[in-house]
Amino acid sequence: MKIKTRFAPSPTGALHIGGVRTALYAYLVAKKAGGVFSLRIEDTDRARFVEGVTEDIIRTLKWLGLTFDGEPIFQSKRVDLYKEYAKKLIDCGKAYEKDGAIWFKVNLSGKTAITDLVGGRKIEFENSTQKDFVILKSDGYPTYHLAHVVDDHLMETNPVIRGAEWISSIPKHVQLFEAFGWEIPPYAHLPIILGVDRSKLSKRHGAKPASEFRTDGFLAEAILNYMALLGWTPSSGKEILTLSEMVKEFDLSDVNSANPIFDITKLEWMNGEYIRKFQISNFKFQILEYLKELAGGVAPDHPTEKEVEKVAPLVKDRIKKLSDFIPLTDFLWEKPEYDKEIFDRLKINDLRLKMEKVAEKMEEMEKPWKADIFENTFRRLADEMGIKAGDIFQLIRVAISGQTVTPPLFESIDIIGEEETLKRIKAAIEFLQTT
RNA sequence: GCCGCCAUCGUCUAGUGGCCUAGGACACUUGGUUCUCAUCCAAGAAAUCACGGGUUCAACUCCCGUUGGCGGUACCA
Repeated sequence: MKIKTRFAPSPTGALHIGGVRTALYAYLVAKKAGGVFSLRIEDTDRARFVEGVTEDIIRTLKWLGLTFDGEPIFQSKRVDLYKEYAKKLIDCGKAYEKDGAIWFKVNLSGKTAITDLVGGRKIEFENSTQKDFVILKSDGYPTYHLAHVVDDHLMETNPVIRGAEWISSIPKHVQLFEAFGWEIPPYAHLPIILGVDRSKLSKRHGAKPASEFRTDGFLAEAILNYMALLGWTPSSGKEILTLSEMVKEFDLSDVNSANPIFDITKLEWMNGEYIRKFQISNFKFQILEYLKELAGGVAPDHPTEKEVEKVAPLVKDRIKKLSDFIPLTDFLWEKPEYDKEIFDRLKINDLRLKMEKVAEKMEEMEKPWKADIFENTFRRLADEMGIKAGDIFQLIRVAISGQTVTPPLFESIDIIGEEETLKRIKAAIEFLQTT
């Protein structure tokens, strides 16, 4: 039987990270088998419907590279269909109308069981624990239960991949399939991703919309890779995998059945891995795209493409997220603001005096400053002043950037330029005089 | 409460009866490299395999129970 999966979010809130994993696994299962992966929007709850969310979901899926086949299916456009099927159940005595809604008549004898594709575990319920439930609401819209059964049957979904919060509804779904005389699809219930407080990851616990991870500077590849590994280990044991490698290796039976905790620290590490692996030209491109995205689609005045190109090799190994680029480099094109506390942290005596000597030395130096000559000159000066070479470089660093951490000093100075560097040293001296 | 799912280092996990005095990754600690920070390299600490019973020559691995966590218990999905 052909493999057809679908991602079926309901547009009641932006796509979050748990949804990303569900979509990813469904995508992997379909692509591995050369099957179909589609998107179905479960917009049957008019009260909770949020405008614009469908667009966010589609846009985010696209950014992640989880492309779905065909056009999205909207359940709200299929209400007549669900109504028709609900009526059929009434006609054969398996449902009834009450208070304007249509209820399914549950069979209370025997057991309902399925074998879940995740962990190959058997999930079993005593039918006596069930009770009649609504399949068509009084507003004419179907409940999830009816819509799921009708749609996944008509779409020939195989297997059904969804979150474990649906496990308790299995008896409802199985009985519905049986009532229609339809084949019960294979099910894969994915463990629920937990927040650090161990409760279901939701908006409350930093389960930020997936799109927000983008503005936070995460790469689509890293998010996909990390989410894939949250509950799954490829048999190869590889940790860094491309989407197509995941497609090759993925298997639902290798998915862990315990609920994993979302750990952003590891995501950050993985993001850094991806950034470090970039070719410089691609890294430059990613930074540029990111800055543009942040500015709402237009490239900012600074840094320019040329400027990014210059610093790219200096920062590539120093950042974990694309957003880290900004605080690490903005001093290069913006005058620093000084903070007394940062100068104090240097623990150098007669700071202003030493700074003045540095300025003098810089004025004497032949331009353009060459990195090796620059270094030797100041190492000697440090000797003369009786301080460590590291201290003098740190002193210059703070003076030109206002920060204790920057990309390599000589290269940074090269970007800033001799004239501007000297101006900043003087500005720092002035600052030290007035405080 | 009831129903269901789950249970290996702080976290993600490997492990499908003997190879486990439990392996890897992140995080953490220490050392090396270094103009800061990273990177990189090396080393280390970290899990009585939730607990208690079985089954077996042998259990982290199988069975039962307990505890704990999570989910469900809506005319929400």
